[in-house]
Amino acid sequence: MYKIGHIAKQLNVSTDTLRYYERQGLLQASVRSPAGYRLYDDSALEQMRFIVRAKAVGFSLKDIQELLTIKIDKHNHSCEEVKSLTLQKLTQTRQRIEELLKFERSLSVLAERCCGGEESADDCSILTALEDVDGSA
Amino acid sequence: MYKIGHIAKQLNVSTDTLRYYERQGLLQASVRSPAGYRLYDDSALEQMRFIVRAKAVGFSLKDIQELLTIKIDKHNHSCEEVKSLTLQKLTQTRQRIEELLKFERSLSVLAERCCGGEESADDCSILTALEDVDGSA
DNA sequence: CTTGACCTTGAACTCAACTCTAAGGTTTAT
DNA sequence: ATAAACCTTAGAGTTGAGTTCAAGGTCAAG
Ligand SMILES: [Zn+2]
Ligand SMILES: [Zn+2]
Ligand SMILES: [Zn+2]
Ligand SMILES: [Zn+2]
Repeated sequence: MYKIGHIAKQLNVSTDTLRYYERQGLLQASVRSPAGYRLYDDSALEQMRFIVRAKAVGFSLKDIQELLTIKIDKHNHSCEEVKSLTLQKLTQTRQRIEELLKFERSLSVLAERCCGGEESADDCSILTALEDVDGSA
Repeated sequence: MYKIGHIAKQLNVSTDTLRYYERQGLLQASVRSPAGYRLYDDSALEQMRFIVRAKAVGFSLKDIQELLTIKIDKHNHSCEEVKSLTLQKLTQTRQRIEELLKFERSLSVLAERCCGGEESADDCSILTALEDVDGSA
């Protein structure tokens, strides 16, 4: 049985994060010590590892809640549900990437054209582009 | 002189957004009508266009505040300042894209391997990958 | 002279994922 | 026996960009 600080160090998260996840229903401590300390067993540690890995591939805590619900009772859930969550997250991620790539392209065009010199910004091409009706954005 | 709703429609934002930007110091109404209504002139409209364009290339409201400070007194600011803001935002954007691309790659590997069928998730490769110490994340 | 569309304010609420604070109890080592 | 290093709680604060609410004032048309 591990105390919260031990789990926190193992998984490189804060104790606050662990308590927060508990409030969010993601990970309950296995038992409490007589003094009220949270005590985690190996399966709790494994569950926390699952959470951390799911975060590392881009799932939100809300997604992870759903994944855990399935994982805890795999037999009554299907591959289809899991894949659907994954594809949904993939689509979201790709959309966000597309948006950011547009930003990236606009910003690099703006940056390329500006001389970046120490003289006054009176004729700065970046400001001009943002002012003009036909900006390159 | 235009009322807030007119500006909002022109620029496809809500009146709440305009009031919010005012609180944030981004755009003051030019004057108030006797009844207290915000009245905007063409230069205010132009300034709002600038803000909208800057948002459209990925600048945050905080960035835009700095850009406006420079734009309003170009003569006492340099190209270098503007370019620096732009490059900083570009770097941030690229970092975020890198992070999301990692998510994207992990998620597509996970999704590819899962059959997505209606049978039970007992052997779902996605769950297995997130459980195992050597997940493909 | 009333209806409906528009405008005002301040304050609270939203989302996500924590982080921090205060005030206190417990354990361990010296 | 006391200090350091843990742990507990409820609740508030953070960030960013708004949105929503309640309660009311104003303006043009019919
Ligand atoms: Zn220049
Ligand atoms: Zn420039
Ligand atoms: Zn399957
Ligand atoms: Zn599967």
